[in-house]
Amino acid sequence: MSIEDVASAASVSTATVSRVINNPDLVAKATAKRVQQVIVELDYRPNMLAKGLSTRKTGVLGIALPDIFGEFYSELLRGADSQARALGYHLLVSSEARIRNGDHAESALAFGLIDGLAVMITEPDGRLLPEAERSGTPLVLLDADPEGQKFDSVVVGNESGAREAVRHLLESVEPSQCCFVGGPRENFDTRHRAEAFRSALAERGHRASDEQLSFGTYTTEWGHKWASERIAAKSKRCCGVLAGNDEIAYGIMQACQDGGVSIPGALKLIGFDDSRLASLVRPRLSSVRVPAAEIGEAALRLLVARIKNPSNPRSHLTVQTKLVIRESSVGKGS
Amino acid sequence: MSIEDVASAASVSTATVSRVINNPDLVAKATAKRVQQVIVELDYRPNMLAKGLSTRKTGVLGIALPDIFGEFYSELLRGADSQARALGYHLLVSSEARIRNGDHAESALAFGLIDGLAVMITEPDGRLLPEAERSGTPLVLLDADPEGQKFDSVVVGNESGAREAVRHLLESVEPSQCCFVGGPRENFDTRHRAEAFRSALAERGHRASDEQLSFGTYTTEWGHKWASERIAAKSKRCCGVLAGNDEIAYGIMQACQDGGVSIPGALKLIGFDDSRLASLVRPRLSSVRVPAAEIGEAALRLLVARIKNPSNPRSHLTVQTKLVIRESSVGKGS
DNA sequence: CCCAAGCAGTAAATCGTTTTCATTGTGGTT
DNA sequence: AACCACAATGAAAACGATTTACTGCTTGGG
Repeated sequence: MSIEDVASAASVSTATVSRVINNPDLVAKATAKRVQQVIVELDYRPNMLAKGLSTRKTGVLGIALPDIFGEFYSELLRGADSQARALGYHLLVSSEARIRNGDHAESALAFGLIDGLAVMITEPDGRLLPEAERSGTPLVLLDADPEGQKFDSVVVGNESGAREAVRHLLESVEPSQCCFVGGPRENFDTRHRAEAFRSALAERGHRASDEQLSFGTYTTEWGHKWASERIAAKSKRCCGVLAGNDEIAYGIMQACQDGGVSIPGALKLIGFDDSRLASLVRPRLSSVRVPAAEIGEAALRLLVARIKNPSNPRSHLTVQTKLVIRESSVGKGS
Repeated sequence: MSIEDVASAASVSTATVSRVINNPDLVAKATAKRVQQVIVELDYRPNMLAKGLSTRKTGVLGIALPDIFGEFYSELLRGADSQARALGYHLLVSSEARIRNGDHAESALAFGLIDGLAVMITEPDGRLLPEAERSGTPLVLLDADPEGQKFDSVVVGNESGAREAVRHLLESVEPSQCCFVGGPRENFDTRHRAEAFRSALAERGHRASDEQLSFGTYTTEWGHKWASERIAAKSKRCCGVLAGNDEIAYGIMQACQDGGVSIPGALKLIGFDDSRLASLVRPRLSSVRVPAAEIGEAALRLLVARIKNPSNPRSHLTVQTKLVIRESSVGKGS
């Protein structure tokens, strides 16, 4: 089952067999045909390991995410998978844990096994980056701050969509009555979204008060809690909400239903992510679409571009978010 | 950066270095220590390809699914990933397309690259199975009919959960007024679930009429369509529904809300999959839980068991489904 | 003081490819 | 007829590990 068997069966040298497979032009047509035949007959498959060892290319790309759970990552992974196939690569998946503890031998780089790695870093203090740089492994960073980075990257353009969303809210709501209900304050995306919220209000000459921005977690519960409290404390008016993600939005929606606040009648609500949930819920949830699959695709494209041409200048890609208007945010003003 | 560099830096032979890494007991403590030091200093990593070529083990497991999209597959993949890590393996992911067209060189087996493969077959006519058998690659089949198969397998035990669900419905609904609203008739799971539905009714001495079972697709739309039609045609009573999955159930739920049929007042509804949706929706949806992650985990466990002991007898595992009762199915009878 | 045993360590074969370099033979030019 | 370019192939050296013999050196026992 090795190339040598094929060679002797076709009474040629291994070199010739190899050429028939990888570079058919270099061998006489007659020989090529004969060898081909033997290959089929014996059902021979080149051993990828040996091939990889020799060529220093394995045709495997790695992707490392904090988790592969939840719609966002799942979508991202799907994009990566389809793109990998399209580009003729295999995909090695890993959740970050293995990187973080990065315990030397177990590293996600799976040394020698992969031609390149797309990775979403959560702990900037890891040893992965320096290591990759040293070993020259092609790397692309997902959703990480590209400032001053020495690697290719693709990030989510939260600004555009968030801004769009706020502008849309402002069509029917006063700037002072808009709120942003985000996830964890220290989260990369949360910060960007909050910032976009602020600056969209600033465009209208309104300086957002601290009360207009709240931070919690990316869960239904947090949305529910926030909304319930607001409803209880009637003093603080709020007629337009941009939620940090759809889960939060959904929590708010439920609290409003329980509390007799009609959506979109009394409260305009916009989510973030445009998850499956958004179009299933009633009223259908307007939401800022984050094209997760595209991120995965773009990352892999960047990655193979770098592999094919290591001296390219760095690329930093931004996939744009976009408001999808449904029912929860439209209708007459407050 | 190769083992030879380490060897010469520590002034020993490559064999010794290799031993220090893989079998420290075979080398004198003093030498081992010295070599270790050099390894750390030089930050040496064994090349996995070379290692794999030599040992015929790569530490990579493959998993091939029809798609990696949707909550079920995403969960399954997550289970597989975590288990792979726990077992000390890497995970190579592929959607089936690459298998199907199985065009020789591109095969999902990635010859030599993986130590074993977990695969969900959709086309039984593929060349994958015979090929794996011939090449002796360890394989485990996911959710495929284990009858007469020559491989390990893990399947979903639809029966138990479906039966439980029907019994639960029968607590408040007459057997003749129960319906099953399934996905595609030819689907493996659909058939099993329908069968379980039938036999659970049979337990109560009721032979299900054709009208009690409907087949469509696993979509919200199909559920909505089915329910709308039933509501329009008042003649056909139906007070208890087991849906083929949560999507269908959700479609039914919406149609009922539109049509003024109260759930669970006038209609008891149970979904299948226990997806995230089920606990978000109001009324909360009772649903048969299918432990997708466990499938992935079990598959990988079976796989490495086989790798470690190729002559084991075949294992066929069934992960059991289980009814989760929430709001949509409880309350007084019709 | 000698021998067997045991331990440390080495040289070299091996895994299955690719690829360089050398070697043929063939036909075309002068 | 001599020469050259060129196409087709083969032999052998990488690639970077593991592993199997095998060689010296200690030791411990008698």
